[in-house]
Amino acid sequence: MKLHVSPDTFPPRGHEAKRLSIVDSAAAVFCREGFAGANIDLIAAEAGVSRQTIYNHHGDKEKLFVAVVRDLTERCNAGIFATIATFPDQPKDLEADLIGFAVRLNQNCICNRDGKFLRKLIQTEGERYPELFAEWREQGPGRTWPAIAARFARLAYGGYLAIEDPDVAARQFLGLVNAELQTTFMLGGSPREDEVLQSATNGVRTFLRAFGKRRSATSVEKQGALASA
Amino acid sequence: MKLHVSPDTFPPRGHEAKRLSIVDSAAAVFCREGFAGANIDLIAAEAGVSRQTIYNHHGDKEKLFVAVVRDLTERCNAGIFATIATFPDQPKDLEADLIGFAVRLNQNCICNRDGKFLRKLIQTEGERYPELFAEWREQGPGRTWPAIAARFARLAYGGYLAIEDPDVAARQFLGLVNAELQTTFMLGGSPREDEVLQSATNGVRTFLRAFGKRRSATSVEKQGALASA
DNA sequence: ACAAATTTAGACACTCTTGTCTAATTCGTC
DNA sequence: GACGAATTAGACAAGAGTGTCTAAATTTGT
Repeated sequence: MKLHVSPDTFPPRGHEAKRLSIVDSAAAVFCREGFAGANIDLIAAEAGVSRQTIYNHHGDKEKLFVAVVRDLTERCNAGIFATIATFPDQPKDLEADLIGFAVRLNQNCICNRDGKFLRKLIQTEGERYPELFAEWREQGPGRTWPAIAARFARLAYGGYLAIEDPDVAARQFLGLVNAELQTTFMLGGSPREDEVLQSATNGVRTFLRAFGKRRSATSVEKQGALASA
Repeated sequence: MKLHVSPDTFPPRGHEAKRLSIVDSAAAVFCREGFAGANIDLIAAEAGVSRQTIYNHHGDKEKLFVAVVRDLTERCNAGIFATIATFPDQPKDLEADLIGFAVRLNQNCICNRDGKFLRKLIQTEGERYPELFAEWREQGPGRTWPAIAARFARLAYGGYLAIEDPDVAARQFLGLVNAELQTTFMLGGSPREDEVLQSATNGVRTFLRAFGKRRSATSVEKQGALASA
């Protein structure tokens, strides 16, 4: 097992490139068709490689599936932690800053390609691969939720919010902010950008009505005009 | 096409019973294995009928699938409307009554067998059968959300709540009340009874902090003890 | 330009599944 | 008890998909 230091040149570049391309296409096909319905020939065609190459790289349909889930989990986690790093610790405008955070989280981690695919695979095949998705649960929600909760705890400690249980607050924040996207998520679709913003805005306003310390001055404006049209 | 008035005696009872049994087992197998992975022989075995009987009744794997989704949608809708009928219009204890409503909705419509199956089928096969699930969307969310929103509007009109947009409030209510069950739902599991109660309690308290008119006297107590343990 | 490694296309055996068909059996009803 | 309808078990053809194998073509590093 050689170790490749420079990430771009030493190991056969085409080789890794093909591996990536395979995993990518496999993710798409597994999502569309499910594990049982996914067709290796189709994955090969979509990746632009021959079927044999897939077997050379991954050996087996099931091993390929595992590789896909691991890859997605890793990339999604990276995205989530990168976004958590943008959480407003010392907000100027708490409402606007939280809305921004919520929109970033949605656009970069939940509605993007990887997030959509991972979510669907968990929903679809989660019960069939308990150990694989137990691993996801530890690496994913098990690490991201506490991180988000810690940020809310910090806001509370800084006097910006009045919350008792940061874990509950974090989950409720996400629940509120995605409240209007549930049906879209359920059907596997991606909400439009304005829908994400709308849901985040409404959600954060309600969140701050419940947990905000002082009522932020710029609150109501002309909301509700779009909602019931 | 004969019309059968008495629901129990006229038409060959064993016939209808078998049809029900088939659809029931098919729902379970389609959920576990997905459409492509579902095996007619397995469905037959689980329903306690021969494969041929399934073809006699439904003709075709795809037609069977459609029958399953229609059946589930119908039963779930009935359950939801029955539960909406128990919405507290003139609450004595608003917090307790809303918690009760939320728990009923979860236990009778979302976490029960039919709800779980329908949710999974929508998530799994929704993209493959646009017209079928468009129908579900109209019959299901398209009718239930307005009904729930109307009840919240009534509470607001009665002076129990201070909400601007009943539709938004209804969606946020559900989002809050299910905030702590998301991971479980995602993996296709059913939360325990105490988890449902816990999530509903926390959700309703936050909801009332945001939209309640007067702070209900019995509010905080010893919450938070379980949450972070 | 040469040699090694990788990729490719295609054929192949094997398994699994769907949907049909037939003959025997069971069930409900008169 | 007898009749007709429904159900059953099993065989069957047809098709699709997985994973293997081989020989040719291509890419890569030296």
